Amino acid sequence: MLSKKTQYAFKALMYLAQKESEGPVLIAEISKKKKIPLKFLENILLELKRSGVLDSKKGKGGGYFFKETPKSIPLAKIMRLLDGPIALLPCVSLNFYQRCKNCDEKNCGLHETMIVVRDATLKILEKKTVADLV
Amino acid sequence: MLSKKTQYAFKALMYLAQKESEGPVLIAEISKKKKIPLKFLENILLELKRSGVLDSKKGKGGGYFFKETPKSIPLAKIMRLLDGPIALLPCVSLNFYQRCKNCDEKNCGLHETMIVVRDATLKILEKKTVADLV
DNA sequence: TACATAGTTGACAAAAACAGTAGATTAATA
DNA sequence: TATTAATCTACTGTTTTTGTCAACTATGTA
Repeated sequence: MLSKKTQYAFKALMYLAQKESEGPVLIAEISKKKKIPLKFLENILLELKRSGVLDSKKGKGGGYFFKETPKSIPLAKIMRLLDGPIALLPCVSLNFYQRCKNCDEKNCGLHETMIVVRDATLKILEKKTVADLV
Repeated sequence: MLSKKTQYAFKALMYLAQKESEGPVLIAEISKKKKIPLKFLENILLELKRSGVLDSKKGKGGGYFFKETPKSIPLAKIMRLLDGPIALLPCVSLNFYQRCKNCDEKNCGLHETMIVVRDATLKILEKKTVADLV
């Protein structure tokens, strides 16, 4: 399951994508409209800014907006950013790989299966972007 | 990611499946061969017994063994038993469904996408069984 | 019957992750 | 310069995960 953090992030990004043409959007507005705890949302948006997905402007007329276009942000990217690996096992993760201690990957049936699951999942999550959510 | 619990469970089940013809297998043996903390493994096997996957025999010559044949145990079943939902969102889970508070499922792009992911995942995990792991 | 073997049970606890909070600070702009 | 709004650090409480302990119960065999 996705963490609340990632779930909130998706909701916020959907809202931002809807309002994209209207300039910067206030954290408080997103928080209110999407029922996301304000301070928690701050942390989330900050993380998305640090990683180059969003950008923000301070002061009057400020708020958050997309740095890259929503079309170029696959869902998988957001999930990895906030939740870490998408794969079900560390030994099967592309971006967070860790070897299995006590198992020979080449002869591990679980390993094989989890690769199939990973690929099926990524095929969808790498293709769908934030823009597809609205 | 799967929890350690589920990862250990799969390792233990793989071992049991290999030794299936040799009668009951000791917890201690599985623990040693698969490097799983003994007491943790006890809990896991007990859970699998309670839910009818495994059975055990006490006393000399005792140990754990399959109650159902490994062929009839989909990986999805084990994962749901020990980790809960397989779906990435509660509003998309077949077995642990919970409605989204603040969103109309019919018009939610995220919802749609996550259903596609869920179906792709389940297609694999419902088909592959413990017997396929060995 | 007695003993050794082996699983059962429930309570407990350390560590990590998750969810959320508080408050002071910094920056933009009118 | 006053106001608005984002930034940052640090902290807190809860839950989940991971793992441990000790006493108990059931079984097979000598």
